[in-house]
Amino acid sequence: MQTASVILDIPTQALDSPYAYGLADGCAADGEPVSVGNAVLVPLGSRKAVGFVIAVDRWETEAACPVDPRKLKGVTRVLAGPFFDEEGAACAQFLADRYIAPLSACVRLFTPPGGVPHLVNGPRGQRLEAPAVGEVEERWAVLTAPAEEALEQLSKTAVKQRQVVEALAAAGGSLNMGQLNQQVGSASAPCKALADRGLVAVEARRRMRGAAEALPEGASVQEPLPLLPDQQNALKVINEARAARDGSVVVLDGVTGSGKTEVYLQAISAVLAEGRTAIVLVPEISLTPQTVGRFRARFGNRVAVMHSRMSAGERFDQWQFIQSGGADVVVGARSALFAPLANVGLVVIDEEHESTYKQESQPRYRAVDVALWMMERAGGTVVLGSATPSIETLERLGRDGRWRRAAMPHRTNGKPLPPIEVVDMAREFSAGSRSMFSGALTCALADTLAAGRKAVLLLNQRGFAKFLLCRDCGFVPSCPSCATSLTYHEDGAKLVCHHCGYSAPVPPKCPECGSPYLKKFGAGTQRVEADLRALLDAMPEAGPEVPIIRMDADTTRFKGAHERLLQAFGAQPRAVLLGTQMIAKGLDFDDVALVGVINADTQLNLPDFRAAERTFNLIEQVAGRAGRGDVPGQVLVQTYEPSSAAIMGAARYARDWFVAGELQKRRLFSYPPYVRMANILIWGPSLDDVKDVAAQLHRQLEVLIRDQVGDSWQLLAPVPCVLERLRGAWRWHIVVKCPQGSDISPLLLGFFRQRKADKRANVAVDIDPLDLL
DNA sequence: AGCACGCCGACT
DNA sequence: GTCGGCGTGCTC
Repeated sequence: MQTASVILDIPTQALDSPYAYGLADGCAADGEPVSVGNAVLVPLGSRKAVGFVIAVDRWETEAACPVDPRKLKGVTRVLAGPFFDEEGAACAQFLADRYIAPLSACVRLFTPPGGVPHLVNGPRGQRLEAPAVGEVEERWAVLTAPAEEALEQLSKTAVKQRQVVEALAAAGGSLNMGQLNQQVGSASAPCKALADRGLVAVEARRRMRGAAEALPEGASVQEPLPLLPDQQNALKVINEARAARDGSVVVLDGVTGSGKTEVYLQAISAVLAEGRTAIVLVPEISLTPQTVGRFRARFGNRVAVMHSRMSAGERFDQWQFIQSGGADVVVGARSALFAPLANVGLVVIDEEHESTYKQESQPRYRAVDVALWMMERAGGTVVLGSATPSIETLERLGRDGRWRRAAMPHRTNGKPLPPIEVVDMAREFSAGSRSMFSGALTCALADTLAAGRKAVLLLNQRGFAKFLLCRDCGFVPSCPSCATSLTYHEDGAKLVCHHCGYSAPVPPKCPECGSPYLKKFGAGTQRVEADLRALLDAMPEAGPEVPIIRMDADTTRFKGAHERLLQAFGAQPRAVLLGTQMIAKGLDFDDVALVGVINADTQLNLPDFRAAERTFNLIEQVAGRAGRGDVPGQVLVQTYEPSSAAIMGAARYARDWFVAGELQKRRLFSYPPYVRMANILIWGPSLDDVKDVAAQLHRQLEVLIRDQVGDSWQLLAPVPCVLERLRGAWRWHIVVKCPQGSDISPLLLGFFRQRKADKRANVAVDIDPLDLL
């Protein structure tokens, strides 16, 4: 006998395990063969449900079947697919187990964008509804006879028909009706007349949405560029790792402008030459037409693109294009890992340290870890590229023999990195300045604009949590046991550590220097833009005609806005680009002479163990925007903490020094990479209920950890999240830490799989969280 | 999730 | 006597 193991497409904890359904001769009741990856319709109690097949099993005897055969029902029919194979099913299971996520959510990563058939409750019971997104067609006119022959047959007066034939001939024999209409005006009547004569055929063809960015048919493919010694070495290291065929990892540690992309391209060429395929992950923000264009220029139209800013239709078409075997290379955001690309032998993750590679909804996976799992099983290779590899990556390089490093410390243009100057804002303040632009930055701006060049100003906005800062000495109250800064709470004027729960009243004056100027911190881009406008208008070197281009979440919300703003900036001889994090990368203008970081501290003072690392990375990245061309660059970093390791290290490009110190801190306070963490989030509409559920969970986990693993694991007390109120819900969390070599998932998985949901509050587990906000 | 089954109050 | 309230438990 045969059964199909089906994951129901119903997002409920109670239904989140495979259900077995009988098969007759490997087929559903409709006679269609059932295989792994198919979407199927199955009976469920008194109703029907849609599910995905994750396994097809054959049992020698009825007794061997783990489900009572009398309870087995059959698969009703096959709806669509298959969307994935056994390897995809194994990956979904891996994601569910490692990230303690619903299997149904993990399986859905592999289904086509736009969805699968689903059931809706109609007037006469459940009705099957097709996905909202599907294929689209367009009409094409095709010349069926040689153009000269056709023209001979047409009368002199048939002007429009002659035009149509000429246009089609010029286009190589066929055109879609849209283009034809554009070239000759309304073409439908002449086309019909030509069709009646048998000279032209009008046919429906599949239309690929978003195909405008593709290379024109037959366009020549760009040859590989000659490699510099650093690049040659990096390629050699990658090829050695590939030869091992064991999931080896290469960390491409290259400064901005060192030519990492060309190394990726040539590594991919080598993989393709072996008949395998490649996936390239790029941070969402740098997935621009230019980025994709570099891959298309080299590999032609066998490059597929997948990211969230594409329309559902475009994504659907790209997905199908990949599944049909049309693509060898997929460039995309983290979810591109699950594209239906066969025989993947290389995964490149560019800017590996970026936070976009962690999914912030279930399943909360880390793309880097998933890629490692995939390539280890496939005998492929993972390349992690970054100018600032993550601390975890650097630590792993030091202890895992399968991880190799390829350093690329030189820019391809031979230009040195621009010097970084630190401006002490506390000193500015005590000297009487109340502006957010220091004297040094104001002067540098004036000089830059007077010289007819561009400036980039970074406003570090990721500081939404309020904290206290002494404007005289830069002191920020921090937790005695967690080394993260304390968060300011309006109600009761308290300072709270959101990691361990430590709480203290707001001090009336700075505990460090006694100054009364202890201020709450947090500012928006619009305010800064207004202040900057006033500053520029008052400058004799600048004035009102120097444009300020603001780039933040607001101004880039619309499709294409990002590119338009950058173009506007590029077109000006002198201009100021003011923006948030998003301007730190992918910005490549030769004539940017000045980069200013307005507030390097906001992020540094988030109650977050990665705060220093993120600040360091941001400064290094944005500094790389200056002095790319012949114009020498200058970088100014405004800070209240000039002596913090992140700022000092970044200013001197002293990464090894910064990382060594940071690792020491991480070890001392038990943070990754020296521990594995799980963040258990509890949220709901009632504070009392949330607290109650959290306390109950904590008690149960305490017993579990004591009995199962002993005191090598740490369980922290339930505390409010830094963002305690979010979208109407109260949020608390519990942090669990286990030693580096242990796996944190199995124990928690067992616990949460058997725990039944509590109506009072929701619970979710975040394994290897990026932050604890 | 969604639907049976089931055990108590107010109605034709 | 029965209609219907929603609390509990199950779905291969």
